[in-house]
Amino acid sequence: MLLSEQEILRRQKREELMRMGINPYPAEEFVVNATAADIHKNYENNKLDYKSVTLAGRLMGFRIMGSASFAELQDSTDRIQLYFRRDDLCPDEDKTLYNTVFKKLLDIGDIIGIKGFVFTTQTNEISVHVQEFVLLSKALRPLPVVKRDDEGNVYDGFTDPELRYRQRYVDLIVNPAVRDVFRKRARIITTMRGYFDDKGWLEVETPVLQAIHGGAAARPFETHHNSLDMKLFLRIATELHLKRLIVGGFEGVYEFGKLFRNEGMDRTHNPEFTTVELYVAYKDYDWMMRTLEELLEKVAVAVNGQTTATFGTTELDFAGPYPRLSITDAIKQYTGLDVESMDEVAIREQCRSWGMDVNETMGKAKLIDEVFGEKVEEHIIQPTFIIDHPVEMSPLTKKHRSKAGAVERFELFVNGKEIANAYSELNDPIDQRERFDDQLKLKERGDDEAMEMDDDFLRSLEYGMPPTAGIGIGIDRLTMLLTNNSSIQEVIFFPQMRPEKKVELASDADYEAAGVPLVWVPALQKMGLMTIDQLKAASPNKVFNDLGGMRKKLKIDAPMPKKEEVEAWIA
RNA sequence: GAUUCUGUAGCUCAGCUGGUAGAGCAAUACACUUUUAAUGUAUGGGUCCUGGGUUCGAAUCCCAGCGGGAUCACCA
Repeated sequence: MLLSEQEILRRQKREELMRMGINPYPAEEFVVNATAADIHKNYENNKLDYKSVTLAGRLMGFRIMGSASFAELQDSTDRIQLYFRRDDLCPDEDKTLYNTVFKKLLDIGDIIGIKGFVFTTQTNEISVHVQEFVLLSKALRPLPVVKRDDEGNVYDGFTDPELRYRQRYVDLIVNPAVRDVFRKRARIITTMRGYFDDKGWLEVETPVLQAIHGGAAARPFETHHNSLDMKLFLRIATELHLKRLIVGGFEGVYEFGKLFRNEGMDRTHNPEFTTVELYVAYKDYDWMMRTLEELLEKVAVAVNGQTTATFGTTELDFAGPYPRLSITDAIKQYTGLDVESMDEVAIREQCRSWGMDVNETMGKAKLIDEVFGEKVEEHIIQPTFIIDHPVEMSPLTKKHRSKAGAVERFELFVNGKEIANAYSELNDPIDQRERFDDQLKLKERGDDEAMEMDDDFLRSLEYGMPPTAGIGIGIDRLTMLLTNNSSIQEVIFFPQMRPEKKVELASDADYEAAGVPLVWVPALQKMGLMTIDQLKAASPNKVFNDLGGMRKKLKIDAPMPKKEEVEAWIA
C-alpha cells in the first residue's frame, strides 16, 4: 500500500505510543457523563453540575501555545473547546504526557476521552479544563480540516461530491450539517411510524426477493437463487403483498422499506430508494387525502418546528387542506387544453406541435399522462392533490364512483415532484384480472415496464378484500423537500456510485518472490514500480540509484542493498 | 444513453500563447500560560486521473479511456 507522508508519520506515532506503554486502541469502556451540546446549553445556569465532567470525542483542531493549549473536541452532539495546561497534566518533573503524548503524538482526527471541569475563557468561550485525558483511538489518515469563522463562513471546505459520497464517514465528521440532514430523515420516519402506530396499524415486512415483480410500472433488478435454481426479482413495490395482508384481516398495515428499480440515476433517482406504503381497510382515497394532510403537517412540524419548509427560494406550506385538482382540470388550467373532449389523434397532434416525443402506441390515457408530465408537473409548487387519473394508467385502482374512464387515485405533488401516490384499491377480482390482461397486452407490444400477472394476488382478492385505501410515499424525496436538498444523494447515506477503480498493485508476497526484501517495497512503489512486470522492465542502474534517494526520503532504516542484489531482483 | 464541464500536495484551489509545478489550510521543527480561521520563523510533501500522439520539450495542445458534476431523455 502506498502511504502519504502524513500517513506514515501517524503510523510511526502509533508505534511510538505502543513503545511508551500506551495502547492506542484500548478495550475498556469509557464512561461519559456529559456532552458538548449539554455543556453549551446548561453550564451557564447550572455551573455546580459541571465541576467534574467526562467527555469523549474526536479532536478537530489544536491551538498550541507552549505550555498551554486549546483543542477542539467533537462528540456526537457538538464541538467544545478543551484547555490543556502542562503543569496541571504533569504536576511532577516528568512532562512527557503533555510535551510528548499530547503535543507530538496526538493528531487531528484522534478520538480521546477527557476528564475535567467546565469554565469560561477570557474570550468568553465555554471550555473544559482537562485534568486527565486518554487516547481511545488513533487515526491513521489525516482528516480534511474545514475551518469556520465567527460568521460561519467556511474555509477549505470538504465539498467534492464524489469524495463526500464515497467517504460519507468523512463527510459526516467534518460537515455537521450533513449529520443534521440524516437526523431529520430519521425524525420523518419515526414521526410517521408513531402516527401509524397510534392509529393501531401494524408495521410489517414483506419479501424483497420475489418471483413475480408487481405493484408498479418499472424495470426490476434480477438475481438468482442457487438452491432453487430460479430467477428472482428485487421488489419494485410492496403493494401486492400488503394488500394480501389486508385480505388476511389486518385493519391497517404499513411497511417502510427499500424498493429497487433498474432505471436511470440522477439527482432525483437512486437505484434503491425508500418508501412507506400504507393500506387501511374500509377507507377510500378521500379519507386518505385527509390522512396525508394530517400526517405531513405533523412531520413538517416534527422536523422543522413549523408547517412550512424553505426549499431554495420558495416557501412550502404543508398545513392542510391541499387543493384537489383532477388531472384533466390541471391540464386545462395550465395549458388551456380540454383533453376530455378531444380524441387520441387530436391530443397526439397537439403534443407534436409542442415538440413532444410521442408515438402511435400511446393511447389517450398515456398521452394525457405525457402532457401532464411535460406541461403541468413543474408548475405545481405548493402541496396539491392531482386526482382521478385515466383508468389505463392505473391497473390496481378502483374505477371512479362517478366519473367514467377515471379511477379513484391521487398523486401529491410538491415543488413540481410527485411524492405520494394513492388510491381506492381495486378489490373486484374479475376487474383486476382484466386489468392484468391489459398489462400483458402492453408487455407483448414491448412495454418492458408493464405489470405481470400475479395469480396468487388474484387468488387472494377472490377470497374478498375489504374496500381499502392505500398510499405510497417516497421518503427520500420527502426528506429532500424538508431538508432543502435538491439532490437525492444528499439524503441517502451511501448513494449508488460506480466502484472505485483499484490501482494495479503487486502484493508484498509478489515482491518477496522476486527477491525484494519487504523494507524496500514502499520505495519501489514510490518509484512507480507497482507490478513485478514493471520492476522487471526497469533499468537496474536507475533503480539502484533511485533507491538511495528513496531510502532517505522515506526514512528507511535498513542499509542500502548492494548493486548486485538490486540486479538480482530485476533479472 | 446524449450534450457539456471537470480531474494538479492529505483538503480547497492557482498554474497565461507548451520550457517537467505554486498558494492557503493540514504535516514536521522551534518560540509562545486564555487562544479561537491563534500567531511568528523555518522545513518537508506531487505517477499534475490513465494510455497513446504532436514536439527538441506536455500539467498545458490533440485522440482514446476511466471517474465525477451539470443539463436532457426514461423513471419515483
